[in-house]
Amino acid sequence: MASHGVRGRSGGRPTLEEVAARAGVGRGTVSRVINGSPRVSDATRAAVEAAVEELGYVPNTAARALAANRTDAIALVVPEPETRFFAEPYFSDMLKGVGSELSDTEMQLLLIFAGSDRERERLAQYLAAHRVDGVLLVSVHADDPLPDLLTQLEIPAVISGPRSAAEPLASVDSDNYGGARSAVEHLLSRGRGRIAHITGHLAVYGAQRRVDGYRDALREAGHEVDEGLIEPGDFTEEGGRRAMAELLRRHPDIDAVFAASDVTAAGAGQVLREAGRRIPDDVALVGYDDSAIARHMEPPLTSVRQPIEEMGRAMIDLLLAEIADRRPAASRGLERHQVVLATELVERRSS
Amino acid sequence: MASHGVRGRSGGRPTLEEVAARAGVGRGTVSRVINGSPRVSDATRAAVEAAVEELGYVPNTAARALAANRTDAIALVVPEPETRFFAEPYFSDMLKGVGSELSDTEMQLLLIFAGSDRERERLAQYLAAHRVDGVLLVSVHADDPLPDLLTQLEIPAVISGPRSAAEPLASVDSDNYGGARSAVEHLLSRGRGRIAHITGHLAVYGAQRRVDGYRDALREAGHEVDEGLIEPGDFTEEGGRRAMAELLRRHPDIDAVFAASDVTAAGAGQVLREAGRRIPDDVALVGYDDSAIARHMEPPLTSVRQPIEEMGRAMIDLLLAEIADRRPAASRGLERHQVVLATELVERRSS
DNA sequence: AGGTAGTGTGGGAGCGCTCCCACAAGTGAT
DNA sequence: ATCACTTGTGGGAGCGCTCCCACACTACCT
Repeated sequence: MASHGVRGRSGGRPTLEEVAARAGVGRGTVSRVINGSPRVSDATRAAVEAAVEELGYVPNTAARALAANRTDAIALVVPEPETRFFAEPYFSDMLKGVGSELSDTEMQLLLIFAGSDRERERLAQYLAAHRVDGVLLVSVHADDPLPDLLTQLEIPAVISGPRSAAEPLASVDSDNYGGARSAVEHLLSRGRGRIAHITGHLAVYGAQRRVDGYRDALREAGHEVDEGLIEPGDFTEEGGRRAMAELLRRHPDIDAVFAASDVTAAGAGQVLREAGRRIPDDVALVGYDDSAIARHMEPPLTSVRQPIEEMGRAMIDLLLAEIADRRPAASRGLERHQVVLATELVERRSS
Repeated sequence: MASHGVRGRSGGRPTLEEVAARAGVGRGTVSRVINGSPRVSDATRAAVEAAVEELGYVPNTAARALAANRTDAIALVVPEPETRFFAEPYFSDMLKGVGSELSDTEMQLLLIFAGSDRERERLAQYLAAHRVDGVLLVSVHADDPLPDLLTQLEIPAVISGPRSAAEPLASVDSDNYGGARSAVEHLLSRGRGRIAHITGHLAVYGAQRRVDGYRDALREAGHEVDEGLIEPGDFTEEGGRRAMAELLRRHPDIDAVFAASDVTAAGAGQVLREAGRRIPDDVALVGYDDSAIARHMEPPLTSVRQPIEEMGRAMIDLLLAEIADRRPAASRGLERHQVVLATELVERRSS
């Protein structure tokens, strides 16, 4: 750890000015060195770097932010009431990706909860005051006004899970469509013919895409799609129970269930067991997310894994690029700012 | 959301100066109102507040930080390689508590990962530069130099899970001792006599306390403590498997296992099943944490629940108090800065 | 020789606040 | 009426940076 970290307790941290004095140069020159400007001679640069090292100089972020009108901070906005999202590995894995990608930069990560109305009001103020250089949005509902606010304020933002096919914001997503297809194709290959689908909350675009994938996989295998086999859920365990009960009532002959999340699958599994159906003998079960629950269910649950950590990394990459683009009034290159990452089916004993 | 949030796009956000002009007062007066100083007449205060409202004024944090030499930010330091900690609900629940308690204040929450050496070096610089007003430390190992660094830099800090009984830092913890006792007493009351304990990582003080609770519960019930029934684990699933296998080899007659974490219990459960032992008929199983896994295991796992969200809240309370204490060179009241919260045994079918 | 670029450098101005000193006005004791 | 406080207020100084203009110096053309 920094051996010079505690030096200079007598009178606070060293300033740019002191570094300049020590190196025998002007304030501007030190600033240039610190910020990596090329217009500094090698000799001068070396002298300044030596002085920085000797004094253990660390720039004062507040001063920099004030003078340069940027914050070097990005916010991760968490719509907290979504406890589902929050408690699942989803969140921590994404955080891991975000953190690892961020550790190469000087950016700091702010965690902002936008659950209650009061918190949202505060967030709006926050953003209006331009207290962050960029925003990471996760798990946003289709009708959330937040993304539009960001666009309006011209704050760079990246959203995980686009709200629609026409998402105007930069976005990172996993291949929900392909993931669902792989799940259904897997069940078909196991000889299942009556495959039901318990959907996620359909206000979430990804949930819709999973339904699309389910339908297309069946169709392309030459099956007719029975819309009655598609039962709406909401990603929760309780939703899974409810949907499963309904499916069993209407279609006692189903031999497989593809659920839009692992907890939903867990809820469905309970109902199946209570109805005397064995998994996978009578009914095969496939979930989505490959969470810890999937590994610990009995039998362990086949599930679609999303590369969440990678998604976190991709979000940061996109966001940093947007921020950099905007810095010197760059050519607002409206390139493809949509990243979609592949999923992977993890086969376990439930199917 | 703030209707005035977007106003004044012509020329950036309003400043203190502009508010002052609008309210017909001086800069100092506005500052006083903003910061809630009592030395302002009611009439003036009202006028200023009106001006603030009309202009949609939001203070510039950077300027404030620079002038007042504080940051209004606290850091939550996450020792990231501890994936266990990170992925468990522990983390997100704590975050929830932290967030909810913080939403009443102007403080912002920084998430800092201190996994790799490079990240730790950066963190040290961060702290040395006093870029946060306080630090929340979670899941710190006994030999981590971080807490001492914080003490040395005189940065207010609160640690969750004290490193020892003599933890110098303010700390919040759940009652590991009592939690373990309640688990063992529960097993005893169910008529179990050969109760094994798979410990957590013993470098963690809380894991030691759980062992203490295990021992005392047995003793006070009149049982002799067989040290051979205590098998070291490390909170992981793999550790649980290893420990359980070892226990079965040495003591085939055990009829109950208390594991120091739910995932450890899950690992132990697998080994028990493979060995042909039925849960709970042959061997009762109790875990710790009451995580999602506990609910979804088959059979569902009896587990000790910690009030994690509350712990997060308590940490913030302590930290804010420490920061406030330090602000006007207050009387460094070395009161009891140790909070211990009660646990609760959640009974399920595994015992 | 004089011009015209380029390079590197110093330092003034200013970012938006807080802190604090100065001072006006009011209040009550002498 | 005088003095001593108290209360409320205005505004200068300064926090530590970045930005940018000015200037010295060099190099290469006419």
